[in-house]
Amino acid sequence: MRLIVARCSAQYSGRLDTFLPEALRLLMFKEDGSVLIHADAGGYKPLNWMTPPTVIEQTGDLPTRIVVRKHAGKTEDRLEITLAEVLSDVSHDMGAPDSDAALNKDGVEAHLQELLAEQPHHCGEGLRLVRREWPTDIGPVDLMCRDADDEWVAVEIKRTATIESVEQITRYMERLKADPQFATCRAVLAAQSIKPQARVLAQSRGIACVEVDLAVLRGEREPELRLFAA
Amino acid sequence: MRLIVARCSAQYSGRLDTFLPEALRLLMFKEDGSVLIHADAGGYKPLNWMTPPTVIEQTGDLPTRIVVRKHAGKTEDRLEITLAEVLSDVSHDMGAPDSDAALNKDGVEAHLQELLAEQPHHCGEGLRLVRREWPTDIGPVDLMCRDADDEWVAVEIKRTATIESVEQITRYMERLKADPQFATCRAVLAAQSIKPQARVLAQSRGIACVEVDLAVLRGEREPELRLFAA
DNA sequence: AATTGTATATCGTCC
DNA sequence: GGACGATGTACAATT
Repeated sequence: MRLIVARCSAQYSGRLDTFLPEALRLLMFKEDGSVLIHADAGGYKPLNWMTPPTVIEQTGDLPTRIVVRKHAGKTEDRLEITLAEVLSDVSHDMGAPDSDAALNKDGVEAHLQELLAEQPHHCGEGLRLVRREWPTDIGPVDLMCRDADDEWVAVEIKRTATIESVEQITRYMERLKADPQFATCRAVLAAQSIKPQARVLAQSRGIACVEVDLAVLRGEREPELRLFAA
Repeated sequence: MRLIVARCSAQYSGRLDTFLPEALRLLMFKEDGSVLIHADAGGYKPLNWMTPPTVIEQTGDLPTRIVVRKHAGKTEDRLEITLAEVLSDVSHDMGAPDSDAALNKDGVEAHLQELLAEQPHHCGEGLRLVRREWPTDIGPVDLMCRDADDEWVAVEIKRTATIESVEQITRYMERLKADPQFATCRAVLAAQSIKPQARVLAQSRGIACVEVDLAVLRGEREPELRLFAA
């Protein structure tokens, strides 16, 4: 990794065109060809960047101009950095790419779907799973189940359910009900948390809402204890 | 800005929980409280991060543990970094935050809307613009036009049109048609590119789809200096 | 503070 | 390789 602190300006052309006026910034060149220009504020996002694969050219002994190129489909993405003053320029050998260990996430939507597929009764009393990722031509329904009366139940799973989640399951229902066999199919929206407006909209469309608790699904916590939690 | 290259591990808990095993990484502490952990590969995105405002605590003379806290609504976001070996630890004074100049963009959706407002016939033969940002109580319609037969046409503009775009214009149409004068109003979805599923959904709802080309729109314009201007 | 809409979104996954 | 959905989306503008 090469880190340059420099007064610089930059021009990007690709999906759009940008111009970055001259100021003091951090330039980051990763081993895989990633290039990032960061200001000393503004959080997460670089001002400009290029994702790999890239080709990097440097003009001048002291770096005065750096051009980063990338083939993006038919067109070429291009980031041109002009350095007016270099305050620091250091490189660090950070080892082989595979020496880096991957980030381990817990609590994403996929986990929730796995757990609910194993315990569909949390989405509604007496539910049995028929299929995960039930295909429709506008995308898959997360869980397709049958209830105690053998009626179809479509379940949409979200970490956080919003109005958009209600729109999504509404679209699926629209699509499913084109087939007479699903004429009486019910809809369930299951999420760790459901926004108030989403709940209202779901209610008005006859879509059931279920809030589920990851810890309960995992059996790490008794459902009863939840009554006393916040 | 403080830059630390170190063998480190990290734990984040907040919207989800993550664990980052020990490896050599770059830690970036911006003046505004932003904290980023970058690997020497992987592009744009930090492995872990915290956006401002944050509170940063450091334990030990030589940094051995750094805890970044942030109040995110009711809960607290927390990033804990454990440093096993510090290879480099430098700070750079990059000047006042306002000394940084903002990025100037050209070619975003707003520009597309400007161009189509000037040349509405690209959204459909014989279209004349009546008003940009036609207000409804659920948000503005991008362009409101009339066609050769003096019928109303509502145009939604996107850089990339997705199913969500179809939902959006559908909501507007629903709202407009509550007023008898728009009973026969047609809908057009104009975008640089339209996703196949969006096209399917639009078709099934009687919404016309038009793909427009920014270069063509610009080519027909007078040679005017728009690049990088506001 | 909460909601909405855009993004050079980025990133995985599945077809 | 293209398309689609999730993301700690981030982020800005608006209510």
